[in-house]
Amino acid sequence: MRISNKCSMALHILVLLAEFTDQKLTSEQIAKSVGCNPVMVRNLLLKLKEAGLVATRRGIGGSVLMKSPEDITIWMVYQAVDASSFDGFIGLHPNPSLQCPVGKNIYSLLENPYGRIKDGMREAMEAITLQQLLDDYDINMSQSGSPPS
Amino acid sequence: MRISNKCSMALHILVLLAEFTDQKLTSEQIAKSVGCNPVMVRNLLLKLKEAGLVATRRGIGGSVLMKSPEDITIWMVYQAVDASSFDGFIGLHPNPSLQCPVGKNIYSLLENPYGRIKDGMREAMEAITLQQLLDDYDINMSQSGSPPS
DNA sequence: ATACGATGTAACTATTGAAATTACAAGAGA
DNA sequence: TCTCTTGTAATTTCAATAGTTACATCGTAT
Repeated sequence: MRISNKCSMALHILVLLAEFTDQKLTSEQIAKSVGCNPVMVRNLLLKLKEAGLVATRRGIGGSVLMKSPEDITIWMVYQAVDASSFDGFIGLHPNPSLQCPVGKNIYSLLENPYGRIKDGMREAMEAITLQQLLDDYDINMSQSGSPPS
Repeated sequence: MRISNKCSMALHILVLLAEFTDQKLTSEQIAKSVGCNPVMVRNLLLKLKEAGLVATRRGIGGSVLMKSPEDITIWMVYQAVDASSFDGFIGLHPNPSLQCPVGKNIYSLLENPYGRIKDGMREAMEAITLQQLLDDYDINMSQSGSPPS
């Protein structure tokens, strides 16, 4: 298993929502900025909504952040949009021999070490907030810019 | 990008080599235990050899560990067999809009946070040795067993 | 009340990357 | 020299991911 582009896309979306609070951003506009399909954006927004990070509006359209950027960690975003990839994001070979004492035990052998690796990763993700990204953004962009295109 | 099965397979191979030092293990036998193709095993052994972790013998066949299990970390193994996946193992969407100020900067925005996540992962990997796996193995397997099948 | 523009959601297709497979050259004994 | 094994490239298969199409549903404005 593995970590897809979804986390990066979701962070991109959240940065957009945080930066352009003054205007309505539709999935179409967001997709332009992210460089992907609007349906993908909608699916991501749905997941973020289920996690309570954003609110979307049917009919009129547009999405808004529902938490302060200091309270949104990368871990929350990742869990929201790609949770299933975490458990087992280090690939396991699927057919170890049950006849071999090593093959029979390899999964349980790797469980603890891999768990520690994932812990290290999770802790790092929990320590980074959306606000930190925004701070970097403000540093990189002294002048304000216009949204998508 | 992502972490393939190679790391798990390579660890499996190293555990085999460490446990069955008394007999010659060919890529064919190892493949039986790992449950994969012998060519894949050879490719992994080649990489492990380049990294100085094992030695292989043409003609006569067989592979042996070249370092003490205490001196082999998961990080070394991972780097040996799947290094290229690490830089960028968190997927990035490939076409952010350069017209949008966020899209234009998203890569540099994510660089630092993602670097910290990878650091967390790398540090955890560096802290786990093959010997620790072997210790777990000995706990799980009080009785000795026979190799592959 | 109805038309319109947006989201919500399923189904399908295309694309990509990993693993398996095939094939064969080359080294090291017996 | 024959045979077994490793070394290595090329090809095929397969699964996962992203993109696409299609359409129902909702809210608002006219």
